[in-house]
Amino acid sequence: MARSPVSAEACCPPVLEAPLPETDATELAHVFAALADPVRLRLLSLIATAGEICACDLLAPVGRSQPTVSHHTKVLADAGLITGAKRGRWVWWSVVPGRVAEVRAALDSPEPARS
Amino acid sequence: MARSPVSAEACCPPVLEAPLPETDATELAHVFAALADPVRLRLLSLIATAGEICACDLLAPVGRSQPTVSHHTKVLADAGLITGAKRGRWVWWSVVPGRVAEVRAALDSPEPARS
DNA sequence: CGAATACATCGAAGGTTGTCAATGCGTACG
DNA sequence: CGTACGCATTGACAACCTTCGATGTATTCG
Repeated sequence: MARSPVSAEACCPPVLEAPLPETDATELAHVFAALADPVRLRLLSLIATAGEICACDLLAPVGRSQPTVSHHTKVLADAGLITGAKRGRWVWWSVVPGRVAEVRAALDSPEPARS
Repeated sequence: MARSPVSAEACCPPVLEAPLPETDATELAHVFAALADPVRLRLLSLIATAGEICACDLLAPVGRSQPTVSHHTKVLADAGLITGAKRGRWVWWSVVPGRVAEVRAALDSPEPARS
């Protein structure tokens, strides 16, 4: 599942603190792009809520075909946001909390955001 | 600047806490889509770092044409991430810290993310 | 071994996005 | 008042993305 290490590296210097180098911007943009689709956001939400969930249980909730769901899980996995474990003939997906934290940290404010 | 209130509303129930309704997912996806471009991330970074910055000072750092930069600032503004003030014949852009905080909050973890 | 199941990959169609040149619009300076 | 300037808008094109049906691959069950 999700072999290509497209952008699952360290990525996330705080955007609001200093001008982003082009390389970091491209990296971060990939991660945000993974989050920029309603179906993927709902998949991530389902996986996070379940803790761990079989791919077969993702089709119905989002109302998309099996290839489409497979494509979206791959995008999320390539971004490092989820990881899949193949057990038997099922794949069990779970979120990578550290990765989500990295993305969240990229949006940290240098100031306490008061006024 | 940025007239269309496409998705600058309340948007951001925590993704990882409960299954996202389709409507919220679409809203949130729009905001993440605004962040899913390297040029826009660098613009946001420049604006945040400067506090307030003239649009004319954004062209050179990102190396894009004036219409392209104008397009990107509009996307960021429509997402509610930046706001523009026209003074004289210049437009001064600044970030909307509360909005960035909202997006960050959407990625909050219900658990302290300790493995 | 053979059939069935779960998931991935491929190929194609339709829509969306990033980019720039050309143009429009409002403001300021002489 | 006319000209120059800053920014927005339009139109066009190439690249990319989402989606599905069809097919491939690996695993399990009988």
